[in-house]
Amino acid sequence: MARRATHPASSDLDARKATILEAVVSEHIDTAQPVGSSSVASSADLGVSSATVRSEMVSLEREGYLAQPHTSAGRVPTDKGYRYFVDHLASGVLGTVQQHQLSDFFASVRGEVEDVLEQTSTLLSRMTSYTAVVVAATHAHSSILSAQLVNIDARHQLLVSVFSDGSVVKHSLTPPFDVDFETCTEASRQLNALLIGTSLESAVQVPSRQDHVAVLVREAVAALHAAPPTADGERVFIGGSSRVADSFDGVETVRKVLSILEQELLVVSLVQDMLNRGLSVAIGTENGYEPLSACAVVVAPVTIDGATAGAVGLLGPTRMKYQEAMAAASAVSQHLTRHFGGDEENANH
Amino acid sequence: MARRATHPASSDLDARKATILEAVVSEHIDTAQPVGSSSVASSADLGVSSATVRSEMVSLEREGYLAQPHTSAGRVPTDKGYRYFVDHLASGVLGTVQQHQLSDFFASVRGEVEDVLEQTSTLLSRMTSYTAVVVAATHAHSSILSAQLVNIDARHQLLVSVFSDGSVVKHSLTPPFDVDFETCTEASRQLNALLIGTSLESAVQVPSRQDHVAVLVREAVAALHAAPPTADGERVFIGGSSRVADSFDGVETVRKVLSILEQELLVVSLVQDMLNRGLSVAIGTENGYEPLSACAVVVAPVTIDGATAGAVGLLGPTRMKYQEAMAAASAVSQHLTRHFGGDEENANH
DNA sequence: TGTTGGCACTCAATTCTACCGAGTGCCAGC
DNA sequence: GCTGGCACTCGGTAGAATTGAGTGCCAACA
Repeated sequence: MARRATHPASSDLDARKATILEAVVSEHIDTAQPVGSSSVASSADLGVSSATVRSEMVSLEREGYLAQPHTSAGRVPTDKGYRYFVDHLASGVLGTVQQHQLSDFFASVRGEVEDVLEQTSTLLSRMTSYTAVVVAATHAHSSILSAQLVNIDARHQLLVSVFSDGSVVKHSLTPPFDVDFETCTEASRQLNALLIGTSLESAVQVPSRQDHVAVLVREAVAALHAAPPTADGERVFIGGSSRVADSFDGVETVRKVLSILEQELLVVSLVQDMLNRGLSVAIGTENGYEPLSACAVVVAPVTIDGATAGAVGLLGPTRMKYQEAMAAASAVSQHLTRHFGGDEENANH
Repeated sequence: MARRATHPASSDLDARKATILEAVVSEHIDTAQPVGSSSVASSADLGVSSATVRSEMVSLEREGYLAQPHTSAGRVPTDKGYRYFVDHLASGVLGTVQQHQLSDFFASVRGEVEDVLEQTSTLLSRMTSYTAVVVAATHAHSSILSAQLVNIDARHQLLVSVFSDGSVVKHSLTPPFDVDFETCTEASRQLNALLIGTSLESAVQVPSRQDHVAVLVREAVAALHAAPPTADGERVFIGGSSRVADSFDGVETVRKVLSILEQELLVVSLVQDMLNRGLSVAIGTENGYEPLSACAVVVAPVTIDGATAGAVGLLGPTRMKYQEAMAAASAVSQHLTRHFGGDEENANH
């Protein structure tokens, strides 16, 4: 990875090749058709003929940026070609119409966090015409503000826990004995004393006695600390899954992508994996899921108090409009960050 | 609607026509191809020639049960044809494999109601290879077991209500003043006194004072009684939406159906509408939603203590396997009914 | 050495033709 | 009322011919 000279290092291209590659990619994104040398020669205004472009394309193909569906067709970008494209992309700006759409939305939106995120995913999808994903991170680090045990009936109790991030989680308990009102109230009192201020990560000193109250308390703490309580740890909101049908032509591809989207845990780990790897765009096989090899995914993190609190993402075909998608995703993530991070200032507007 | 004689009333068919119609429908369900007179003549063992079948088919077409894609093609059932078919259907029985699958599932399933219903929808979809819908009815009639106000911070309070059906609902409050711990606790105490035992339908006598506690209490009650609190009133679980891609050929149809499924409120009202009309099957336009005119929907109610507590449904193409679908839906609905209705007996197993 | 116009070549897509065959409608005869 | 027979229709398929976009290569040129 030393000099960059006449023979460019494999990860870099000379100016003309770069221009040609970009022209091919953007035209193919527009038209979904293979791109020929002549249309590149005329659209990109490097003053060369199609023959020259042609020979450059041959070398771009040799280096793996382009591919030919068949001889005597134009070129199509490979995943590597798209990768180069997005890495050298002037980060686009959101259209003013969409900026207003966003501002209006966040200015007027009301209700619970879940509703806001749900609606956000729908909005983002409508703005981009891709499938949108909004992930709200786990509350593992949040502390518990309240833990209450409610007696549904003698054999069923419900532990309702409220976290400092405003999330509420319930856990059913079915102890092997009947529970009367007093026992439940006492257990609830003890749970409150035990749990308030702790987080899910901190260990809790449970009573070791064998009386009903103690058993209840132990069961409750165990349920709370058990792995995914209800699948509420990470919450996913998927908007515009019907867009998948437009984005891909093969029925089989559509089915595969949809069935991935159904598995929300998988979507979460995909997004989180990208954030961990510091990727904001995953193209084709980069995302690591074979059924999504025809897809590109764009993500942008949402941070609250400096910590990652979630993410927004967009899923489309590899020939997606990256500028627009990235601009939209990052704009939405910023709005979300502001919306949930700086409530105080916002309230004064 | 009087005699049924040589000229059958339009809603009824003579035995031979019925046999022919059934043969056409079931073959078309199997093959997805237009059905010709000769294959009917041989499959259905009425001892007549294809010519006779042909003339009967002409009259079935005139009466609207069959249609021809074009001259010199076989016949395809119309919605009316399918309707006759399901109305005169021997109610199928579930295969023993699937019966076991179901029993095993419900014997081993654990966790919160939401998780069970979610998994049920996935199972039902896998069993039938159609898209499954599970609707859990509103808790409007349930009484409130607990209402607690939790102080997130000075400007944010969370009302957490627990209902007798085990559901938990949260409402954010943002009063126009800072709230300290004592005020919140006192408001919470009053809310408990006020709300416990009431249902969402019953009116509540709120305090008319102007102090902070009273204002908080009023806000909380108002939030609780406001129309759809979080969209948690009816809960919908959709399993196997990717099956839509297999069920229909036109991309456009797939998109339309998916985008209906995205609007969960719409799905709820569709199912509820069918239950109200006493329909267990809606074919084509019968469901009332134009984008779903290529679909058939099968529903079965889930009852607890005699009242409708929800429903399960299946959505497929109009040429869906009605017997299987109806058998699966009703079997699942019965399992759910038993699972949530008669917990006590089940626990003794 | 890089660029270019020219030219032969390739190959998917389109069009046209012919033809097959499944299926129909009709009808005369049983 | 049923049937076998027959002419007819028309979508689907197969093959051949044609088109045209686009390529690779090369000799000539600056």
